[in-house]
Amino acid sequence: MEHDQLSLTFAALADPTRRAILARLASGETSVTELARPFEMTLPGISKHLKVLEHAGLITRGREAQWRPCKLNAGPMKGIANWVEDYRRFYDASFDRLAEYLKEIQDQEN
Amino acid sequence: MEHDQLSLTFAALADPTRRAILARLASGETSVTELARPFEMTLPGISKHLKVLEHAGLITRGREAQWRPCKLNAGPMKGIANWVEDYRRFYDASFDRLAEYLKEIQDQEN
DNA sequence: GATGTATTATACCAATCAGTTAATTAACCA
DNA sequence: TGGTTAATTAACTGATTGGTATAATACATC
Repeated sequence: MEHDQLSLTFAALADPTRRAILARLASGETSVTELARPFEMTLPGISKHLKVLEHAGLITRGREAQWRPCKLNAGPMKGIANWVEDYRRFYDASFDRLAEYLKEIQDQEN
Repeated sequence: MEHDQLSLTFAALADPTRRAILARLASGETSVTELARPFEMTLPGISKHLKVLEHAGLITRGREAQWRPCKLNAGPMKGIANWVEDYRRFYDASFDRLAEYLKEIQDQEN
């Protein structure tokens, strides 16, 4: 896998377990064991996924007694959003009509 | 790598060479050799990247004499856009104000 | 048919990945 | 001190990745 931030983020998101973990964290930070509960996977397995997410900057980890609460950090997703936005005119059917509409408006103003 | 469409798409995009290929295809379909030109990589290497993109549904390939022109197919990117949109409130600082504004508008209309 | 050009297939390599089990660290509790 | 819980590290495995060199295929032209 490549090491630029965008590649790192895309790679981290290319796994349903990791995306599910992020979805869980969207409703608040929680412990590793708690995150592992829904999955049929050993704890070290989950721990590895968390390391990937952390390395991509998508989560941060604190420390509270013997727990290491994980917290969502969506910052890197902005890179994804920006990147994909550049292709919107190719995947969004209604984009052309919107562009037309905006052009109309602008023409009216001039 | 996993095999659901979203994972397939994320994985295909997690490589700068493949993203550069897509960027090139955004300005029109072209041949494999032409796509390979900017990269310090052998043709079979590029061919493999194209196979990944094709398998993810991000490009389609035609046939014209001895050329196999590649064409961007941004459809799967919509899945990415939709997915990341769910996290917008976490990465977009202005999102809250926008939501507020939209709510205001709606309240006025009722 | 022979030659040149565009592309893919095959076979191989080193590196990484996703998962496991077993051992270890760290903190709390009694 | 010893025991329990939380989490990571270490060591291993099989599968996949990203790249290469070389060979094969497909078509166009001479």
